[in-house]
Amino acid sequence: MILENEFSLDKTDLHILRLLQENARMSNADMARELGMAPSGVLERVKKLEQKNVIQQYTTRINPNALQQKLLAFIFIKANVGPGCDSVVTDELAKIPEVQEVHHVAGDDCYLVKIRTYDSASLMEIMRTRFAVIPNMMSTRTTIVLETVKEQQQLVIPEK
Amino acid sequence: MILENEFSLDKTDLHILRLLQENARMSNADMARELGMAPSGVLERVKKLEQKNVIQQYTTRINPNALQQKLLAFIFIKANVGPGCDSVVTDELAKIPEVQEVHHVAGDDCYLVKIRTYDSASLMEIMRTRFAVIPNMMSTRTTIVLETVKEQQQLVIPEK
DNA sequence: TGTTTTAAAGAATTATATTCATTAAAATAT
DNA sequence: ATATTTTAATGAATATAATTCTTTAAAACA
Repeated sequence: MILENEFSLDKTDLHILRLLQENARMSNADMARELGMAPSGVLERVKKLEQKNVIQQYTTRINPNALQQKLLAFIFIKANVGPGCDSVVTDELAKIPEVQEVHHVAGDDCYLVKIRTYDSASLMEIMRTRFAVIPNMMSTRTTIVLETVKEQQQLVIPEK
Repeated sequence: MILENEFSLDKTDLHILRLLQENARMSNADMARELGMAPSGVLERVKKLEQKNVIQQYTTRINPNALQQKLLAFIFIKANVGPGCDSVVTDELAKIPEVQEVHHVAGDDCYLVKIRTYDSASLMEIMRTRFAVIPNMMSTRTTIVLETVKEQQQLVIPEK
């Protein structure tokens, strides 16, 4: 049984993804020109990529400084939960809007959270009001980012 | 001297940012309807937000699984560099396409890198060929992500 | 070798982007 | 206080683009 995966993307799909990842506001007509095909054909593929959840969201990267959000931190969290019942902790963490990422990681530190706030005071506020109330949380270790050199979610998309 | 910051965003700007962050492909006409103003006026504001670098990029979130990119890792890196001359390390790290984030962090571990690859073999390959050749790198500590519960870059945008 | 699925083209219609002229209000200078 | 400049918006006109539908052709499948 040959099963690449359930998505089965061809060369044209990958080309479309590359274009949209670089500029989500590129018009369908411009894509069609770039790909050398009719706009209707491109549109159909894009719709299909959305349906298949290959395309998850069209979003805009906004400069955090423009919104005075100067603090970025990573927090490692230990929690004493039985196997399979850790969803309470992660779900509560994921609900916090300032929390951008929640990962379950290998090793002693069970969870890794990425969080962005205005300053250290607002971080502490969130930790007091939102983190502290989550049951079974043992300890946290916070790493403050001093300077960000690169920050993007773009994937490396192969040619074929 | 009262200086909120160099961006000076009003209520309407924030509303536009909220719409575009949620859906970068929303048409100008739809935004105009939502905001209750003429499309030309909206367009002018969006252009200005792009110019001021408040809007940094319109991008598409693509499902990493659709591209078989199953491995996500965070790598802490120690490097012995004099103050101010660490740009070589960070720049070399940032050049690697699979590296999504490079941060300079407080504490012993100087740098934090987020990297996404197909599997652990391809991660090792990159570490051998790209990391090992960077001068002054002392040590690395790699944290493997087992499961991602939340992953987005969206900012919390205030009403006013 | 039929049959179904998939991908695309092209034409027609509808919707949207863009440009430009104009107005009004707010901010600034005299 | 009043003239001047800047800013933000409207509305009309034109150029582009999105969308829908029909048709065709090539793959994939049974």
